Amino acid sequence: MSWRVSMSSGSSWRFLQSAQYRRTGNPSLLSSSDFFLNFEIDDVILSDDSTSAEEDFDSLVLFGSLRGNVVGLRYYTGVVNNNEMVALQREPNNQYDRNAVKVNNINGEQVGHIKKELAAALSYIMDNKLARVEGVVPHGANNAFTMPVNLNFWGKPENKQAVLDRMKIHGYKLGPLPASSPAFASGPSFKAPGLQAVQMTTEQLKTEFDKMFEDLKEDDKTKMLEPSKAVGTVLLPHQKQALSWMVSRENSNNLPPFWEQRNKFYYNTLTNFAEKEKPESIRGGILADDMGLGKTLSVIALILTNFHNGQPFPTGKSRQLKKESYCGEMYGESVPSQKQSKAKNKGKNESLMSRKDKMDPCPSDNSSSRPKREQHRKVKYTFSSDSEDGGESIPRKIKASSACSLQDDNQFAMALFGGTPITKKISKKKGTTIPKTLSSGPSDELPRTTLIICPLSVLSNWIDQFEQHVKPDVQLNIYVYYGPERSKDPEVLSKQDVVLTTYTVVTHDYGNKSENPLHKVKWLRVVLDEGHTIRNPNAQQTKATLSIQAERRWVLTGTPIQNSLKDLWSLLSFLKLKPFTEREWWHRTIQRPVTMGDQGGLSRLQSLIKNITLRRTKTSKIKGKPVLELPERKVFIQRIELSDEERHVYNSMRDEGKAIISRYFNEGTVLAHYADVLVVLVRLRQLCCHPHLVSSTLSSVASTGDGTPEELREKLVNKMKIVLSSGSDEECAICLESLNMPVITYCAHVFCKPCICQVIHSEQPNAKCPLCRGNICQEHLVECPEEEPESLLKQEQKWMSSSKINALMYALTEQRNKDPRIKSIIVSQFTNFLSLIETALRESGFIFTRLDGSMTQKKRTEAIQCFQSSDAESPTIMLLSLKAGGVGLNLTAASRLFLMDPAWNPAAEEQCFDRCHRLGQTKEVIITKFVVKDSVEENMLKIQDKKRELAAGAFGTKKPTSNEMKQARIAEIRTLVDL
DNA sequence: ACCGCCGGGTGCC
DNA sequence: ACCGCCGGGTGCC
Repeated sequence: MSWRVSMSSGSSWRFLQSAQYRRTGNPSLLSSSDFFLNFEIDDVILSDDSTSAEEDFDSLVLFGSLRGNVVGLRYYTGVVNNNEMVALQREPNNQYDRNAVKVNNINGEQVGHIKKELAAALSYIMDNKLARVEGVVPHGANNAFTMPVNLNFWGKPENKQAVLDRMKIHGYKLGPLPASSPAFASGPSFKAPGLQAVQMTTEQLKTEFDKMFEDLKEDDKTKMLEPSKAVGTVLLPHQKQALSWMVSRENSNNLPPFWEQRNKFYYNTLTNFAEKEKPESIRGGILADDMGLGKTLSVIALILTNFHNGQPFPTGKSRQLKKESYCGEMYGESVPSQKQSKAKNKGKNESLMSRKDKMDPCPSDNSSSRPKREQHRKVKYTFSSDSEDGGESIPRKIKASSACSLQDDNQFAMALFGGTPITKKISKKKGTTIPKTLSSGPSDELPRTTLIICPLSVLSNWIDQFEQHVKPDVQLNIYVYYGPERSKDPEVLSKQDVVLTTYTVVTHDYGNKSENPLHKVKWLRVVLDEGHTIRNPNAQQTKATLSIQAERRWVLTGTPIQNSLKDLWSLLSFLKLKPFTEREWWHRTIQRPVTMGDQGGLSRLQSLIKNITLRRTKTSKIKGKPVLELPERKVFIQRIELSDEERHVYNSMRDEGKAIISRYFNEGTVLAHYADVLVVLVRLRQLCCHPHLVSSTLSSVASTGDGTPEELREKLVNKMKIVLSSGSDEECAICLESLNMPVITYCAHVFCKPCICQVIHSEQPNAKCPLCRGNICQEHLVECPEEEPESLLKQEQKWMSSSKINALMYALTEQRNKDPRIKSIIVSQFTNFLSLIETALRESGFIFTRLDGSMTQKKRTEAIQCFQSSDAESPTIMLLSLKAGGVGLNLTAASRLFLMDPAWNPAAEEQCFDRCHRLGQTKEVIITKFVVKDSVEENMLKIQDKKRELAAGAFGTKKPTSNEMKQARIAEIRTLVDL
């Protein structure tokens, strides 16, 4: 896949990758350019299952070219310009010729057919996917009956001969093309693949990339905009810039990138396609600011500031004006959108305000300006209340934390899949009414509602942020579309100001034939949070998300690391950027040229990205000052010596475990006993923390190999509970990311449920485990709760401390003596360990709070608010389970963090550190990692280093195969147990 | 003439 | 299509 190509093609790209990888090794060095330097990372392992061969565009080489003819032009409406790209499409059911090959223009309109003799040759090649055949019409305009077409044959090297042979049978010979066609149409590599591509020096390339974002000199990205009065938070300069940029993008009628007006036509400079109809402006884009720069706040400000027709959300008493136009602050370019223009032209609205009127400030709280309001009476968009007595001041409506009790995320997910979803609605105070929907007015009106789609883990963060940043007296209706009682009535949704939902719900809704309100409502605006979640174009989730209809579309993505050039397509497709909604045009005009090192492709990519993306990093500067001046962050590793008793227990368990595992090694059955191995490792890790964490002995854990299937299954589930409840942050071997709805196979390997189901589905009927090739089937997958409520701890045991707790308590006490108000976060993967620590904290008189996965959303919010409070009585310590809370979790009240046990995945640790080292942190952050000397924990550090190295790009290594993956796991186990 | 030639009809797959 | 191709009309000069 892309990895292979990039390795064999332009050396500058290879260098780029290495440069990138080296930098990611140290997260603090991430720069804006990393967003793109990452384009070649391919993060899908089992690609055979997840992507079909035809989509594997990147590994194709040009076999050669051929001049052919398109016939039958007069029967079709599709027209083609000189040098315009065309798409070839097989038409096997054509009643005259089963070899028929249709020719379509960029818009998908049929232009004609490939002449039958040539079609006879092409059909076999196309049907067997021996080559992709791409066409460019050299002189397309004004041809009445036929037109020539230059065909380029692209395929995998191993298919080249077969294609040449096949063409020869039909009397065709592939050769070079006349040089006239655009470079990216034929591919610059034809002369000598990869070698002749224009080589830029690394310095040049780097400069190019850096320019893309660090050179934010464009007006639209440096202008600031004060938010609507409805925003209760003072925006930072870079957030005002984001707001200005987003508002101007939403109100802009500019042509999308690569489109020009030429005479009466709109012309696409990439494909040479022209049409009379103006292509839709891209009223949105990608907000790719680094984590912690406040993307959520920027979007909330956007919603409130550009609420309707360039006007802000009504604040204060203006809200109460019944059937009156709101005339307050006016933002953006004040260019009417197309819809508005249409409305105007309808003639019904003779008295629509002139532009001057619109700009005329009409203070929202000046309720005595009758005449003026009369003047505006007929303006269509009103913010009126249904009730006649809507005049009273309305108290705050967003009461996420109390009005709704989101339960545990997992329960939610389970309830959802169990068909009993749970609803949460941020309810309004009884007696007030939802303002009349704007979308229920005349059809030309813009819809009212903003739909926000996010992963479940950040849903509560959105609610919190609305709560925090919307002024208390602003009546913003937010509906959380989630859970069993959610209203399936599109009318209800389209009356809201904001609807919050998750990707999972969107996918469910999409699959639902009758009740799919999310896909029935025409939204004003849709915002994809963590937009990279739609990067797999084949995923149902992506398809479901892409089919949401909205005027304005935004993608938020803060972890550019996950973006590859490939991923960008889904986003562009979501933004409805013509002609990229069709993958072929994206590949032919941008992706392939770029991966082949074509300079033109690169500059096209740059101008595209520049046009639709705003990205600032933690190190970006505004007028020479960093946008974000985060205090320093220091990470210390503190080695712990176990006490003699602890060491004794540890060593005997270690020896026992080693014996078990080395037996598996000798038998070659390590992966088959993976569950047992993991249990051993968990036990050892637990012993490093506290002896009481381990209740059973290992001998009860090791598989005996007998027992009924039910017993085996139960044992397995128990083992997995141990493993999973410990927060062992295994990645899914299929998607290589942290587990999403983990399930375990009978062979004890854990995958994301969607991932493994896809594998099972595609390998039917004899699906094999991707890790051990054991038989798997859907019915035998066991769903594992991500967090197990406390059950392992032996309650009757008398409390005692441990070496690690002692070290922690020493540090905490020391610190309290220095400054009693310093707040700390204590992180462990073992929630039981946190409970043991609680006792120690109580004994020493610390006030603490706690956040773990077993808590309801309500309790979590309470805990966070409590901890973040600056009250003198507020807790100074937060006990946090490593994986609790999403990326949005903000614990900046703490400036100290104690990581009690190392995580498998260094990225998980980093993410955890960022919860206090982020926007809003004013103090230097000191992080202490406790690691037990001469133990599995030290070995885990080694593995962390290796993983970092790997992530930092072992040059020249190709993508690991499933076998290499297995070997890597086995090697990891060896390292962990010193075998 | 089992041809050549003429000129009208016709035209994707 | 200002082509090619088809097939009917036609047939010394």
